[in-house]
Amino acid sequence: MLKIYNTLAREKQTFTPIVAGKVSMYVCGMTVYDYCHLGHARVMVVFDMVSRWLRASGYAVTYVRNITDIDDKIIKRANENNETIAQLTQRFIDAMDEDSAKLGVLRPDVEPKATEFVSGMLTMIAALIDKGFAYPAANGDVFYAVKNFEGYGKLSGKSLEDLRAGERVEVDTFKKDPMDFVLWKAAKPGEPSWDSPWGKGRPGWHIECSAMSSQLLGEHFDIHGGGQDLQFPHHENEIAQSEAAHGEAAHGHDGASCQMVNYWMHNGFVRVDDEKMSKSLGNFFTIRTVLEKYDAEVVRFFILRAHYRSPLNYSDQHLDDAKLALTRLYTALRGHHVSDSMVDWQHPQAARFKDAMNDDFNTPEAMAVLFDLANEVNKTKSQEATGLLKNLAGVLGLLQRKPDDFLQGEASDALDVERLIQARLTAKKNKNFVEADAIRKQLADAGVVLEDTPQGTTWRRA
RNA sequence: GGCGCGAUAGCAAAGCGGUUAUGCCGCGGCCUGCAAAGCCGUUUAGACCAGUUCGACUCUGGUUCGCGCCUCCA
Repeated sequence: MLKIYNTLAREKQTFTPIVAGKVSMYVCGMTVYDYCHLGHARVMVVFDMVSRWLRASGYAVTYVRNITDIDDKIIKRANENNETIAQLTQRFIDAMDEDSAKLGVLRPDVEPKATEFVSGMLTMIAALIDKGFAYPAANGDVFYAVKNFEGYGKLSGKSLEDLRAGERVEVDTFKKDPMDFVLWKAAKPGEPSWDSPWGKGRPGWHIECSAMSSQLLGEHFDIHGGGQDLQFPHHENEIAQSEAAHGEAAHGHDGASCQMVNYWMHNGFVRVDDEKMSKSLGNFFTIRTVLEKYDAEVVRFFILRAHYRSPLNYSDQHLDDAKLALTRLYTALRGHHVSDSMVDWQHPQAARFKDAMNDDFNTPEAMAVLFDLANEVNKTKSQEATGLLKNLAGVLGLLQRKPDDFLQGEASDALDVERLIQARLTAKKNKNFVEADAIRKQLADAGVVLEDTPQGTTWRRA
């Protein structure tokens, strides 16, 4: 039985889908004005793993991950670059697709763009005004009246009083309450805009996700995910919007009668030197930068080797370590022909893997099972263990390449290596070990490690 | 200031009230012409102080330290 840590309840809860056998899941995706960094990689990989496990568990999953393609930063960046917003966003959507594909991330079922759902946002804002949860201000903006939603703060565990006490932002004079947030922004000259009952403008960030999730998954769905930093205010505001808009009562209700989401999942941050990796701190590494140096599967392995809620410290040393660990797994599979068969979940190791994954997606424990299986494969050459190793790893999106493709890489110089290996074998036959060792040294200097086995000599890159 | 999360061996990272986590590194051995890979064994743990318990890394309370959110952020 699957248990999920639900941020809303702050505890692990048994997962029960709204509709038996089906799971609806929405994850906040990227704002596309720049290349994705490792923090984005973690969200993509983590929720890819979640959707894979749900499917492996037999659920029919509808996975929606949105794309924010209209926002202040996008407008600003497009102006700086002298390109249109459409050009800019398409460029970075393409880059994101490239990066995520390399990381073994399967495409979500739906990837809605905010700009294609504006009419739904307008409908929702109108409903919120109608029900007394929002008000148009004199400057053309529309704000959400936070104090009218009694459940405000239930996800992030904050109270309005505490929030107001910690208020650091200059009070916007058009707001009735400093905590009110914008649903609709009046357009400034030269900005892209949509017509609305409140004048030309564009949607606020939070309303995008409320509108897209309800339109694609319904007013009540199973899982909503995202990075920990979205807990407040973004997800809190989504709840306030959706539950207020979809409930019938007006003033003072807490959303209990029209719950938006049953399980809220938040992944931990990627850090650098124990600090959050972020654009504002300037300490971020883009996915493509990292992939210049490290194999994408190593990066995926690195992400899944930690529990999704834990902080994950990025460093070259940790990536190097992940590479060695993954090398051990691929080395175990080398020389074996594994057919893609169904996993026998009765097998003790498979059962252990399943228990780990069902315990709030405990991938580190699941990985430990893979290493135990690798040990068994190395010891017994058991076909069963080998198949299990590959197929269980496949559930995590790992270990699906031919071992030599991983171990030897894109080998443009493979022929030279083979030639030198043959020369060394000849030398060995003639007991000319000085010559044999010289060849091995030559290859080692080129980053090629030789391994003599009873079946012959194999090689891999260091 | 308010709210929340965490502290495990050299590094990374899990489970568990009593029995080997796991990976990398180190050390010893087997294997090997020598290596590498692999196998076997092995050294390093549970921030600190109390309490509960026959027994605590695991539960409770406190202390210290670190991190995050409270502003755009994955």
